[in-house]
Amino acid sequence: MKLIEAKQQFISSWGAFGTHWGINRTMAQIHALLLVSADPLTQDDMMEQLNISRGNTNMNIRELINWGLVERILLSGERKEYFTAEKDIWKVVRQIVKERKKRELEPMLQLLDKLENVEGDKRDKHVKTFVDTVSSIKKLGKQADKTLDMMIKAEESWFVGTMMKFFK
Amino acid sequence: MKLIEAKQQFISSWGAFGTHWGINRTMAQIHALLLVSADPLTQDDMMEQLNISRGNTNMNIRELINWGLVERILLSGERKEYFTAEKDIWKVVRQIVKERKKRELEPMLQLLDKLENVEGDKRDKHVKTFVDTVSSIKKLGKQADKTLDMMIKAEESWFVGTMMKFFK
DNA sequence: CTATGTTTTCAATAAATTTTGAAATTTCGA
DNA sequence: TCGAAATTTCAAAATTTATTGAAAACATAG
Repeated sequence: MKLIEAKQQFISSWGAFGTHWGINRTMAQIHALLLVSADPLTQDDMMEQLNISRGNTNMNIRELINWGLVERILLSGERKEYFTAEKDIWKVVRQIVKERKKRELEPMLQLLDKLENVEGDKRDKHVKTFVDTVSSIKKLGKQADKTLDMMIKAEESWFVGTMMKFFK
Repeated sequence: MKLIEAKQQFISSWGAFGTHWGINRTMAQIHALLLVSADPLTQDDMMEQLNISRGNTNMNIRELINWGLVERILLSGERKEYFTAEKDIWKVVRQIVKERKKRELEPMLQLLDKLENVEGDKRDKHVKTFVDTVSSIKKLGKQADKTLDMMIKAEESWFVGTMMKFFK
């Protein structure tokens, strides 16, 4: 397979993959394109390679910057802005985990804390089922929170190496 | 907070949560409703409690059954079908992980295997960047695959207990 | 300061996804 | 076997989400 074709397959699959994880196709595709590009790209480069409009490109680049996955680069002597993606995949994963944890897991845990204190007699099976379900989700969520915190702080080599042995 | 109100908040948040993870709102809400219901429910119960149509209810119940999260129950002497959700959250998580791994991670790893063998000279920086990116994603993906396999096989008590110590 | 190239915004439009509801099919008691 | 109850299907409608493109805002060289 030729490079250009391989790139296209990668970009297209990464886009489809993203849509299963609540990320829009274009955002995932821009990210993929930057991941496999040796040099920084301009908005116009992306528009051309992905066949998307200027507005779409611009909005999704900014969103990727918000997620901490893409960086704006100013080349001296150049009027245009250039962009690159973090290429260290372990860093990318940690960054995504960090953001999603903050945006989703933490608010959910807060809500569960509140819901656990519902009024009513726990001997009533309806109350009991509710409280038991909420409590067990909370317990698992808290554990996930801790585990992810550790993962965010860990170095890849440490993480992979230790997990390897651990789960041999 | 009253039970009925708490249930509603739980269902509504679970639905919103689901949409961030590529799961449609109704499917997540039906799952949530069943999780906090003490007794099995019929389609009509769900239609009424969630204010959704018969067709929508039916399709999403079937999808939940495909995911292995909901079970059909036949009560003797009853014409209607009843449904319950697996209440053991650890089992639920393992089931979801198992399915998503099969549907998403495994196909992605297959693709990366193929893309890694792109034609061209690796001294060309464009080829090198592509191959390096694909390889490092593949490496991390394979590690995730193993880790998740182990998690799928593990008992919750073992998992949480060991992780607790591990990440103390 | 001005002219020109570049980026950003956002209302309108398009596309994708979800939901409905009525008809078709299936199930099962009598 | 028949017929009422229950389930399933799926084309059409509604809703949500993504994308466009032109106008406005901004930035910089001259």
